[in-house]
Amino acid sequence: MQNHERRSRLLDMIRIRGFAAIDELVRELGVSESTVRRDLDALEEHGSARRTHGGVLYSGGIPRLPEFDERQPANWAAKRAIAARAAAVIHDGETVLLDGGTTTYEVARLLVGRSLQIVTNSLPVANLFASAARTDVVLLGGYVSPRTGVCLGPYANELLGRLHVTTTVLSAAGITAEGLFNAHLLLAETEQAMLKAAGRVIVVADSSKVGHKSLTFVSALDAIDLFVSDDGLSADWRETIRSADADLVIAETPSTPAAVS
Amino acid sequence: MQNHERRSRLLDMIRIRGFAAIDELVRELGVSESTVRRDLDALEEHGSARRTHGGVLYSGGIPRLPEFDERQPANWAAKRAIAARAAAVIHDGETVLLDGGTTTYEVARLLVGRSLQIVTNSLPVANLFASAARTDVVLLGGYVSPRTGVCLGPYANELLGRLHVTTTVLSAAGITAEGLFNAHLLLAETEQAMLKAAGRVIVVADSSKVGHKSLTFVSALDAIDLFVSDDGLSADWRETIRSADADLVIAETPSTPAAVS
DNA sequence: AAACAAATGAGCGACTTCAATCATTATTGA
DNA sequence: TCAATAATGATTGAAGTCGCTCATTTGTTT
Repeated sequence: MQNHERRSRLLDMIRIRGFAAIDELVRELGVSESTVRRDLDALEEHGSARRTHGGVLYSGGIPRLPEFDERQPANWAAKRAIAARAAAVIHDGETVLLDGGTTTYEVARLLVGRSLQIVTNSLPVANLFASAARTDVVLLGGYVSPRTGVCLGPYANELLGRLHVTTTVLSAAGITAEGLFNAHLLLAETEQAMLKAAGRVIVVADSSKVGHKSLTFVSALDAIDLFVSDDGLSADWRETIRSADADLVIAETPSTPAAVS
Repeated sequence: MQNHERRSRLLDMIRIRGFAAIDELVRELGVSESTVRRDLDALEEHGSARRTHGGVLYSGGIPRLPEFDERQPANWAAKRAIAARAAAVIHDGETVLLDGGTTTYEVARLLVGRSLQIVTNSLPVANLFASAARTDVVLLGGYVSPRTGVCLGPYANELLGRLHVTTTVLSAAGITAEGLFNAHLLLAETEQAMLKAAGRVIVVADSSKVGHKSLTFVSALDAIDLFVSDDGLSADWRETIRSADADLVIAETPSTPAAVS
């Protein structure tokens, strides 16, 4: 009958629902509104809940990956547009290999609910599909990178070596005439294995990535079957891509409204 | 300047934060409260957001696994108590293999922030540790079971065959004098592999599981080093466990407060 | 048993949020 | 250009929520 037990139940309730209204909690716990309010204050003090007007929000459990929080609004628009075009060329029934990264994550979001087999090394992507009835998910194992939530290492590469997929959707941290570049050393090997496993390779990257190298070389341009980018891509680069025998799809960025002055 | 673009931004904002207050959105979007309210109504209609008093809650993205939503309050208390005792016998610096299941998930929650290496086949468990700086996570790959979010199949087993961990925390759907039982055919093989990989085996199961078989046999009792259960376990069963040469820890269930009449 | 401390529940005024209405401002089509 | 339509922003009364205080209950200590 200590308040401790009640607070545990309370925390469980909001953890499972993600959000709960005060009157809900009052009804289900059978205590007064004042008590619930006091408990909520304590929980907020402790850091495991965040109060809002009219309810509580769980904030303790699922720590968000930093990579997915720092998205620049300017880039979203391009990434979302690119993702839409990339998702459109994937057909039901395919087996799709999805790389980690924010752009591929946007592609994944658009594929939820489709009838597909998904193979991925990205924890956030796997989460998206985890309870989707129409989609089978195969997750590559290995060491989980804390910052981006992707699986790395020899185990992932080895498993990839034994898989074949119809389409791979790859992200890139940099693209030059020499080829694709990635910011993560271990990931480069994994992405090379992804390229080998694929019948068709789609690379998604917004135009800001083009013309810049990154830490490690991944692959030459001729491994790419389809490159999806946004309309910020210059004519020169478009020609470079096409001359590498890759199809090119340009997603139109919705006219970024000038920041409200 | 169409409302569509603004609504995209709005949805992104609430998706990333999980929750946003109305006045926040008004300030950051630079439009009137009325407009935000109308957009929110539309978004709610569409199903990707849920309105609350004072704000919006994102509801589109991360579908919850059914297994983790239907927890009975009665069992929580026991599971939480068991988890606390199990987590207490794990020391910093260990490599811990965590099975899937709700009880092991509770153990995992208590281990977040500890200095450990975690190996798991459970997607929800991996999510817990994904951005914990002090904990390394290794995820077993394979086919992801939609209901429970665990990785199954030959790939997971194979990877397990090459790992060694100091402690394995295993769950069980049933326990009799014959041994441990599990409700999932493919999972049985994976759990057998987990047993082989372990220096020490901890089994966590509330007393309701004891005395019942389940679909498939996993292992005899003598593979268990430590069994953690709650005080609902009868004296007979305690003796049975001890005679199988396993240590026994009984977690005291906080006196379940009689339902408020 | 009495005194004390802690926890709980009810009441109240101040504030916030809500939904609906109406005026104003873009956008579209002829 | 003008009219029609849609989108936006301000206003307002009603309803909901918040934090506070105070009386009551519960549990503990001497």
